[in-house]
Amino acid sequence: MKTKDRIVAAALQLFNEQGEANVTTNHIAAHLGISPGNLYYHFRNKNDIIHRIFQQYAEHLRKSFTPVTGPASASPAVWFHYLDAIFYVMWEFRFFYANLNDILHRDPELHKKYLAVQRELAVNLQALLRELNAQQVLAIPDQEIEPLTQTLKMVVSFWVSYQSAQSLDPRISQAVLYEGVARVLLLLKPYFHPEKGAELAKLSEHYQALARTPSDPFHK
Amino acid sequence: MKTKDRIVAAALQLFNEQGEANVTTNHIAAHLGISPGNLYYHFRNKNDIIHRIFQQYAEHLRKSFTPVTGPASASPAVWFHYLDAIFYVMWEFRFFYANLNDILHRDPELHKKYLAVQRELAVNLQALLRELNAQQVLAIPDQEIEPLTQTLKMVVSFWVSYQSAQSLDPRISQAVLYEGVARVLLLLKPYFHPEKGAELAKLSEHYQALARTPSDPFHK
Amino acid sequence: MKTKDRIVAAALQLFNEQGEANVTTNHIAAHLGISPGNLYYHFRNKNDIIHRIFQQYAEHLRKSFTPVTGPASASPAVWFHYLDAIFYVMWEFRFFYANLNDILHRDPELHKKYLAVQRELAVNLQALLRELNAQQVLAIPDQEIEPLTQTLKMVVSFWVSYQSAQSLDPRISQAVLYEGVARVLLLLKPYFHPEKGAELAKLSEHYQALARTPSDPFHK
Amino acid sequence: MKTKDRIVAAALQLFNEQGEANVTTNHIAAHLGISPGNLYYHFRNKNDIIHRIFQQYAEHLRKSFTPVTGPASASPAVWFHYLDAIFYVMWEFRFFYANLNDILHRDPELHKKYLAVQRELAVNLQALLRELNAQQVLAIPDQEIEPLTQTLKMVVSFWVSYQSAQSLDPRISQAVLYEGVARVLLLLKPYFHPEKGAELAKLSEHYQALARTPSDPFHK
DNA sequence: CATGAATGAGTCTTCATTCAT
DNA sequence: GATGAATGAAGACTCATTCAT
Repeated sequence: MKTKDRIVAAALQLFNEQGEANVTTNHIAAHLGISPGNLYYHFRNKNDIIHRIFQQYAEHLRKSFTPVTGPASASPAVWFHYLDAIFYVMWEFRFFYANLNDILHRDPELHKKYLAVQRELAVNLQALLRELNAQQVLAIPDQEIEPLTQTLKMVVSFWVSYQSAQSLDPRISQAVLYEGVARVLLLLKPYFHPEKGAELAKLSEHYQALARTPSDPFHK
Repeated sequence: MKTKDRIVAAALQLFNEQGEANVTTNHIAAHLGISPGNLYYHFRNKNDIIHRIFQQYAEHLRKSFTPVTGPASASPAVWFHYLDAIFYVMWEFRFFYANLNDILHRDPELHKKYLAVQRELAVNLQALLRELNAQQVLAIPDQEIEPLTQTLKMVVSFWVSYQSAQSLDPRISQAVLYEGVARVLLLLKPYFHPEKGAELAKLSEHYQALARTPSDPFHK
Repeated sequence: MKTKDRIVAAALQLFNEQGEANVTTNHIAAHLGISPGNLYYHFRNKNDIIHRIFQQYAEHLRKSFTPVTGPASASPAVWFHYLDAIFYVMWEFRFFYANLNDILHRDPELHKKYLAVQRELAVNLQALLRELNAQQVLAIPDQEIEPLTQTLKMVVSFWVSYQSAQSLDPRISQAVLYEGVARVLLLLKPYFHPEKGAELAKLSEHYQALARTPSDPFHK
Repeated sequence: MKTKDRIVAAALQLFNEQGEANVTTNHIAAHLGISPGNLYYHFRNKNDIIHRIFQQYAEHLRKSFTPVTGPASASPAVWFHYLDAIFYVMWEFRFFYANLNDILHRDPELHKKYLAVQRELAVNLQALLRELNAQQVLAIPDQEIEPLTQTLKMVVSFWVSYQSAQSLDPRISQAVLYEGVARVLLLLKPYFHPEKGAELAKLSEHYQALARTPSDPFHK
């Protein structure tokens, strides 16, 4: 792995573990055993590193949530697979949502990129819900689709942060991530077509089981 | 107002406006026209101020969400009045949720207090939902009550933060707060008893109207 | 002497001795035996110190060159006394002209103040020359007054810098300053009224004698 | 042009435009599209580059100011042509006089070269003035020749620097250079033989006209 | 109660220079 | 000749905190 990539990886790891504000460029360099000058050879400043991380975040997110249309979209399982992946992205970049406003309001350029990604996500998510409506999987009143997508996004975005605050140990387990998926299913549950109830129950049970499985805690 | 209280008030205001990390003890003192030494006469350190603010936060929250039982609880309007108040508390102490993990994991003592308050809140909120179930206002399956309270807490807690990130201007308007209340109502909507639908619709419309009302933006 | 003044004095001394670019805020603090933080308690930044020094420079200059009109102005000796003083100011603030452009173009606000002082000086100097013209001491053609003042200013301003470059030892002696005064007299010599020649010669000889007197070198 | 020469040319340009202290070796390399390592293949260090620039400066100066004796020296026009050229050299290497002391006192070897060039110049200039004295063009008292050459050198050397400081825009126009020549003529004017007055006036007018001609500003 | 000068470790960043390839 | 990654000492500046008065 090239030094530039190692810097990004180390920064991401340390940001997630200790919070972006508590990780200095010197920490990152020391963690990698390189000189601070070398870090600044590859990046103009700390913000530049965050931009690069955000780029990775956005790519991961797009990959995890490319709306699949057509026959495949018939199965809710497909969609929830995506949810699964998205939660993982949220976990991988949890430092970002832990200080969302600090990071964004300090850097308008990044903020614009963030808003663009959010808009794209919202559009895709709404399209997905409409598709599921059309396929008679869900039955969401039209005027509720938009607020519901917002709520879903909020729960997904802040789940890790919120759960991390719920115990003195900042580390959360993988089980907690699955619990987050189950929570999203629960939010959608009232909108499922009656005859799809069994299907949903199965999915839901799957995630609740995973949530009950003891697992090594991720480091915060 | 005593100096000690003025310090707390100024700190809260500045934390909310500029983020806790960006407000130094010297800023607070300068804002009040007092010396840094004086500030440290009243508080051992910055964290001590945050403790005091948290205490206020907890008190406000308790006042806003004392579970009312008995005849008054019949009317959902009463409860939603509380919701209204809670959102205002979230607004008043928005800096806290904007950096929840940083603030808590830096100070285990504060973290314990936070967890205690959260537990209390969760208990009260669940009691409230059960009461509304009993009064045939809501019909929430028993095993969904706990996850639903968590989701409600999340939406309430992070609403301000999340909305502030949705535009380049960190300030949000009062309308956005009302929108948050409407969002909570929407989360509960699927669980309302059919014959209470009209009542809910009225409440909901009330908040949506307020959310549509243009208003001066609060300064974030 | 207050710390704030000691900082200004130390900065001026070190700037003069080593060049402004080679003197860091840490050097200044260490030289005074104070912490860097203390220095920044008194001044927002290095430029702020330079501003304060410039203020002193401007005050010294005004004091040294208040145009005396009326009977006293009759004697050229009075005026050359001023020149004497001005050269001393140039010596006291020699770091400034040693890096004139760097310092000014880095700080437009300071540049404006500099230009204002320069204009004032030019006006006063021209008034002085006209007065001496009127008193039949000098006989400068009108259209040459302005360029002559400029040349005088240049010689006065850069004399120290130029002389410091003329030997490997950056320190210059007081004698060199007197030589500068003599040089200015020489510039004016062609414009003296014939019958004032003796007077001039006497003055000139005075300074040349001083210039010949061995003296401890100032530390550059 | 060889890389080595391109480095010198780029360094000179950037030094002049931005000041020697503000131009890093990396800037120079980047400006040329070469690697810093390559720059250090050709030059041991930054000072080495300055040495090479100084060498060019000295050559230009010698070329511009080779004292022409014999019949050609009869015409003052010839000499002022040289002055013209010298001012251009001062312009071409203006960064050097803008930080004269910093550059020289940091590098004794360079300083020695500088002093040698200066001595040579002084000798030549004095020879020139004596020649013009002999040809009855000028009539400078013997003991004033040496101080006058010094003053001339000062005005020539610092003219660009001084003028650049006289406005907020560091760039100066070609007109300002011609003004400098006119200023030198003015310094000599009192020493011109009466019957050469017309000749001088013509020359002087020539330069003043050029100085009045609007021209694109050079980039400082 | 209050002042305000002082501390010092720490932050981000720069840059001349080196060196393996 | 040339690359470009790497070094590390140094610079300007910050800030929670202390303490003599």
